[in-house]
Amino acid sequence: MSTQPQTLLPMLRKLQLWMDLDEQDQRAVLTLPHSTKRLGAHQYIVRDGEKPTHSCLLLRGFAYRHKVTGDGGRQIMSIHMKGDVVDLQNSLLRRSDHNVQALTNIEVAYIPVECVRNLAFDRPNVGQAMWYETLVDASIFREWTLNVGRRDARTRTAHMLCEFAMRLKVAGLGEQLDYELPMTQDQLADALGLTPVHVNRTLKALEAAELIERTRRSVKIVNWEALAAVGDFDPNYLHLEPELTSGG
Amino acid sequence: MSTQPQTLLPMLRKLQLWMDLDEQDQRAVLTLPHSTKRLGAHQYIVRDGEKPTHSCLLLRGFAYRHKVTGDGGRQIMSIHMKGDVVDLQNSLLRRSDHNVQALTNIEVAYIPVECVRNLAFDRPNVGQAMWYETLVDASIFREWTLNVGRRDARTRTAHMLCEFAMRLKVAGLGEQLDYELPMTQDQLADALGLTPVHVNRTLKALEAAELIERTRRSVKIVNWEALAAVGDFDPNYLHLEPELTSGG
DNA sequence: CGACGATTTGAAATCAGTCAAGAGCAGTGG
DNA sequence: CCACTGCTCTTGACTGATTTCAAATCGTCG
Repeated sequence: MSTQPQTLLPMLRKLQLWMDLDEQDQRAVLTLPHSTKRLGAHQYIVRDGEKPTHSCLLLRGFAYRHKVTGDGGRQIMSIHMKGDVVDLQNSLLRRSDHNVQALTNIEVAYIPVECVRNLAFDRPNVGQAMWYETLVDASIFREWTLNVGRRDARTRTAHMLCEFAMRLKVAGLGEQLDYELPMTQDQLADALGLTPVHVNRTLKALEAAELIERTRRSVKIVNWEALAAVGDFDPNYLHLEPELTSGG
Repeated sequence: MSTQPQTLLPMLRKLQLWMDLDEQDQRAVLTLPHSTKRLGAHQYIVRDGEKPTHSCLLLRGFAYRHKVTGDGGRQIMSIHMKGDVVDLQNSLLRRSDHNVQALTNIEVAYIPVECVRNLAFDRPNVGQAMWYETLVDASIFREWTLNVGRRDARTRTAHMLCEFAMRLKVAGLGEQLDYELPMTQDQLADALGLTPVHVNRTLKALEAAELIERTRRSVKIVNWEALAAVGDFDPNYLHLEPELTSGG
């Protein structure tokens, strides 16, 4: 357990997206006890059914949440990047109800659940920021449900490419319009509720329509306006405008 | 604004599913200022884009959350019943990102957002119960995403019938195996990400397989085990086992 | 009875899935 | 430097689940 103040900076940054935090609040976040660890791609951070003992802050790389059906179908529910506390969703529950897995090589900080919980209630502004964060996560889940339930393959795929672009930019990773896509087409398919084959064809179609260009693992959005239109993308659900002021 | 102590009892009951609350906590919940109102079916409780000023407790009847795509497709994200605070999800956000609408005639209690927020931080056990509730909501969203993204029409439909059965029982509304389904097939279709026509055929198929019987608006589950198997239904995601003890 | 909304049914169309094989790329080891 | 291996991506032909369109029936309520 270390208390190196700079390690948890990405978490503070993320929380401050939602809420102004005063110096004491900031210190309280940064001095949370934690230990860091590196994990390889595909390793599990949280397993469905396990009891969570730590919350897990993503410091580097990408991770994803998913659930699996009885016959082995996998649905990816969200992608996470630097600064996301990937199991604020799970860690207050007695049993985790889904998996979180490393998408790339990652570095994480484990924080004991108790400390997170205590921080939330000792420092209401921090607590509110964390609550806010879980609400934004839930909002993104809802958008994905809409995406998977009511949009066709082309729209769905374009929508997801737009979301990545915007979230990468907010997290300070790469340009909005030209980015490394950390997922294989298999994983993209599981996020979109499609088959890998169809994802491939759909990406090609978007490319043929001159909305994107791509190489093996990178995407360049050639025409943002058009892609957002095709993808029925309205970023409101990401709740990115500054919202709350300290003191509520 | 009244403070009639019995009105908010369904909310207290629901919160106590998640967390033991002492007498002071209970009193604090029950004495929240509020006003009650009746709404007819189809009326809006919350509209996408509006600023929420009140949280809204459902006292009687059913409501549903939904989002709409640019071309008019509607996806229902969840169904709510007595005791649910239907926009704990929205009310801390600056702008609501989805709609909540009455499914049947309903009765609601409006509670000023500020009072909910203050209660959460003045009484950490209550706050934790409310947080827990939003996490369970999020868990249900994830299961729905899995349902819509990775299960076929038959499985999907059976799954939803099982979920309703179990949640109605927990809310103290009707029997687990024989209940009034408050939704039209159109609404069911929007919840399942299917067309009404296909929902109709799928229900008929489940009936032909002797898993359910149904009349105009009621469902009787003839063979729970079999329906749960067909529906790939595992209730863990509802987090219904008692979980937390006061003092956490 | 008449009207309206919800349910049911059939036939045809289509989007996405399945199956199967080949090509491209990256890493490994000889 | 090249052959080998494994994984991802790509492509084609075929299949099938679900949608679409359209019309008929049923129920309820005034």
